Amino acid sequence: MTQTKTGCCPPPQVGLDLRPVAGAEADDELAGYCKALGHPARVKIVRLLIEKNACVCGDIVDEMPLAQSTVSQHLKVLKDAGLIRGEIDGPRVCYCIEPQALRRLRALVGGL
Amino acid sequence: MTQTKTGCCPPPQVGLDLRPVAGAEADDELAGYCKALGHPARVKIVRLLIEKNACVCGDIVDEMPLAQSTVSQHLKVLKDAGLIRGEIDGPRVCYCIEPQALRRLRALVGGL
DNA sequence: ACATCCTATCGTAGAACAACGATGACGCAG
DNA sequence: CTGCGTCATCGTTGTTCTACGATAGGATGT
Repeated sequence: MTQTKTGCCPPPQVGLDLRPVAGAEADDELAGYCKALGHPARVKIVRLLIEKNACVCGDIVDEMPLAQSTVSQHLKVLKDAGLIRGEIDGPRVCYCIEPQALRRLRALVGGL
Repeated sequence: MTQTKTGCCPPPQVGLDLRPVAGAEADDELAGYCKALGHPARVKIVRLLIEKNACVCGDIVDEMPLAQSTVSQHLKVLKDAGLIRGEIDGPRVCYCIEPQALRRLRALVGGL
């Protein structure tokens, strides 16, 4: 328990997703998620956000052997893919996982 | 039942995979699989191979709106990633899913 | 041996990616 | 208002991806 600085990450929000896990649309969806996760740095970022439950952008940069601008780009890729969310919290930005997207991804992979 | 031309795809082979689903190595592994699946055409190919259980390379080309050489490249990407296998069957090539890789992928995604 | 079919590979051109440093935008403390 | 810390964006460079046509390789059938 590392004092999880809650402050942005959303409520559980368990809304069942009834969309199909196969078909052309699902293919694009799965490919989109996979493309976003198709880089070790981004997988690591996702894991970091899951572990720490919440966010802290600057801390992510400290954990990665990459320049701040590069990390910021990876974060953008993940955000555009819908896998994470970023909320402005004063001078810094709080990133967190989008749980629905993660569930959806698991469903899509499970549907293979 | 489309007369699944069995001829290459391996036996079930259910060997439990005990490797960890987290850590730097797992990150690379997951990123590798995801990168391979990070294109709609390749997702579709994987699905085709699963549906038809087996293979038939030329038939894949017919199902895709892409040139033969392009499909062949996508197949190579999937094969290099370890997601599929190709066996020479007379004049043609028989592709099929690598079930262990698929299970491993599900485990890795589930481990997120 | 030869022609034929199926697939892989080569070569190429344009788009997208990955990484960085530099710069800009924004909120906050003084 | 000014300066500072935090993060995003810009501009650049080198690499990789995606797609195609053309060509080569290998097996089959005649």
